[in-house]
Amino acid sequence: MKTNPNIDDFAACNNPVVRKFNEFLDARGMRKTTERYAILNRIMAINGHFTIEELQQMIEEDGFRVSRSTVYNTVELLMDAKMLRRHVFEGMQAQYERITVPHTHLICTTCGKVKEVRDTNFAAFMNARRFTAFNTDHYSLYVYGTCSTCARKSKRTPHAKDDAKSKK
Amino acid sequence: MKTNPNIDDFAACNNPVVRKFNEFLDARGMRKTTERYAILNRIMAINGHFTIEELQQMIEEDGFRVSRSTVYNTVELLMDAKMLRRHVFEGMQAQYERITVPHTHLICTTCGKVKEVRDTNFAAFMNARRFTAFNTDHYSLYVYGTCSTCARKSKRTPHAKDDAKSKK
DNA sequence: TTTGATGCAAAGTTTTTGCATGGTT
DNA sequence: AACCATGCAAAAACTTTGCATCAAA
Repeated sequence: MKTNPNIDDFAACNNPVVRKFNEFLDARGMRKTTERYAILNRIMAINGHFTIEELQQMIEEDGFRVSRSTVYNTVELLMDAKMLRRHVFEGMQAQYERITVPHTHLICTTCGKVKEVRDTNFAAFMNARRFTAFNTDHYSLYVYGTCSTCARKSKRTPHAKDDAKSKK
Repeated sequence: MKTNPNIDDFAACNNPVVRKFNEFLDARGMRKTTERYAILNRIMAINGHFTIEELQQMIEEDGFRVSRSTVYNTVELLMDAKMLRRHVFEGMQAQYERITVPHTHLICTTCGKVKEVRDTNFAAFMNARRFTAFNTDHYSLYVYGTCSTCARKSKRTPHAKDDAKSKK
């Protein structure tokens, strides 16, 4: 699918994610624009994490053009709507992901890949956990280490380094 | 104390933190400079988190002058030495803290204050936790919410906002 | 028609880099 | 004396902003 989003289609859309965004826009009296739907549409198709750069590229690959500022703008909006979260992992540039069920992030410090794992034990632990003089809204657990692919590689070539640091 | 660090004093210093840094520098064949000690010295006196800006300011308040690039340079060095960690909490600029015992970070999304709490249950949980196809090196748990001070304030003046976002 | 959103370019932040100078070894 | 680190300024990377134009309501 590479057709540009049609506003009326989206406005009437039954997809819960689109609906949530529509309600958010309505509540704020904000406009429903093709750009916003194009961006939301692309984000919904992504599993896992992406950078602003990558997102814009994907949107343009879909045959739709949006300016960088509009991408930032909309991403900010989606964060306000609590539909998107921004993560900055050690030494990397900001990445975004849709807010779904809580999960742990495994970040490979060698190749930079990020994997999400659900951990019901941990979720249960956090649900029960109360901090004194602090009211929890949400949390993020980042686990840094080496993924099996990189571990295997380094066994063969001990000095192989893909470099996780995308910034630079 | 506001005397400029003396290199020989530091080189012979018995403080385990200084010793670790010395060993790191030796191992890399790097020089022991007054700037590096001035920075390390200031960092050791800090409890909790600080930004590059704040660190440089504190050092200058100590009566010592270092350029921003040297601060970045040394901070990078301390991270390589696994003595310092960089955190980027949601919507805030990078903050650093000495690596000590693992702890949870409570971040107030209203005022931006960061509090560390030790949580032996969580530590035990993480020590036992193994992830498939992933070798853990270290982890960070960020908990976002509202501190009691801000909760109290907002009860009085529901729209009070200090703004956690230090990046303008 | 009204008013808010877009896109561009320009400015702002934070961080990194290149090179001459200076200090540690 | 050799050579690595510093400091400066300039560049780079990322993000925000101002304003004219465009489009949703």
